Amino acid sequence: MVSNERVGRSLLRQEVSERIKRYILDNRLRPGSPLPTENELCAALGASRSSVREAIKTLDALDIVEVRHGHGTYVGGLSLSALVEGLTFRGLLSPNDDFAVLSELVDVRELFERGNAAAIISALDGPHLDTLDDLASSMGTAVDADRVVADRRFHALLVNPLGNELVSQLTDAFWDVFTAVAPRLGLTPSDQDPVRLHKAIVHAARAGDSLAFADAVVAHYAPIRTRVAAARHAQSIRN
Amino acid sequence: MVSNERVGRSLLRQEVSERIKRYILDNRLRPGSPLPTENELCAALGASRSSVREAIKTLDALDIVEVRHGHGTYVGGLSLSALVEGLTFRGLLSPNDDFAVLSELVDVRELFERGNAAAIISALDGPHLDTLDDLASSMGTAVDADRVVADRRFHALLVNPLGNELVSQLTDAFWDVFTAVAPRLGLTPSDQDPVRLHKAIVHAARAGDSLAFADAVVAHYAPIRTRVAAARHAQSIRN
DNA sequence: CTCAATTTGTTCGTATGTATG
DNA sequence: GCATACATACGAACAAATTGA
Repeated sequence: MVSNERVGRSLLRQEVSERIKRYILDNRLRPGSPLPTENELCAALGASRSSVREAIKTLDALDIVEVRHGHGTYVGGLSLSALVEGLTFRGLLSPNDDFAVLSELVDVRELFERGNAAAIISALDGPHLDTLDDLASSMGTAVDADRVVADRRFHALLVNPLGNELVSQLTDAFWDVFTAVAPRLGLTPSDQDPVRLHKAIVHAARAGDSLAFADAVVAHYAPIRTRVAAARHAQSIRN
Repeated sequence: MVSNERVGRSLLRQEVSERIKRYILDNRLRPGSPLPTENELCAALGASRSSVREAIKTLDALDIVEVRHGHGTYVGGLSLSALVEGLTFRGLLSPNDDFAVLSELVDVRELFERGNAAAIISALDGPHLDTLDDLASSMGTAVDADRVVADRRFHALLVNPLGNELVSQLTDAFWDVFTAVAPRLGLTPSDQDPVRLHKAIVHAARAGDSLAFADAVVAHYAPIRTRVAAARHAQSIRN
């Protein structure tokens, strides 16, 4: 009696997932907008609660929907949390060469700042530069936890003036993955004169010298790169 | 008998998800390695079938595990498929300014090639350059579908010699998102002399001129940028 | 504050579809 | 064709969280 017109090729929960996405798009919902309850979705889509829930969990993992226990289901924030979780796990799994992912991550993080040198410099204004300088200074006096927070904020503010939301979120995401993976692989933070390395970037930006800016960015990542390479080499010897 | 020491803060399926990830890491499994069956996981983790299945669906969405109907559950390929699906959905949802995501995507795609100009040039060898030339040529004669395939392959091969798996996968991912979102927003491909624009990149690489390479990359994305900007402007007028 | 209503979380039992030998 | 092992799907019941009367 149940409408059984779905062909065998596709899985039901995939269909349900697609239809929930289409529901959001067709109704032009925004992040935070409420979705129908699970039971309403069951009735509307002609699927059991289990299938609807599994579909919702898939969308939840991608931050396309967000589920609040006892409250309801809502359109998600569309963040890059799935990228962070996936890359973090990959970084922890990499066989035989755990540090390859870290090494590649440093390359990409450097690219985002070095490759946008000219655009960043022309977009940075005075107050912004002062904030960056303050953050760099705080890396000398603050305790470890605060220093890490300041570092994350520094690199986020560095690319924010570009006005590219995707670049900003990717910058945060890669920073998050790196700081999540590195310690779990036994890699301690470099902390090699962070104040000077960060201030050099700000100084070059203030001078409007994009070549010096790029050099300062490279210099900033150099000690990190060295530490990763050393750990990588030590591991390759062990194997 | 069941360890019920989980405090209220965490959801059971989250715990199950974490423990499955730890199982993979602790046993040093590789992509493709088989995981215990659902029933075995239920017994091992003291959770019901539904909770285990919902946890697995979460990990499946991140390509951390891969489920084959009637076959079993395996460690996933750890691809960036979740990033592609998430960004694609974001591109289709963006309120009032659908083309902002496309515009940002072009920036990032250009950055990956322009910002790595020097490294790409020094890593490219003769045969590689010949392949790129052939791909560029095929964009003139081939039908639409083949032309798209050639374009994807061209940009993939351009960054591949860097030897950075993450860069290669991100390049593919951003290309996939762009080509998935653009047509659904009514944006037709630019196709403005693709042979010349791509050959110019290869030519600059062959000459070992990283400045010319960067310029050629910018020129390549210029018509795409123009089309996106035009569509964006037209939309802002409508609203 | 307590109670009731709503909604998601979790469990269990059963039946079906799929792949392998 | 058959048997086995596995994931898929359904439905009913109860638990836990949140909100508001």
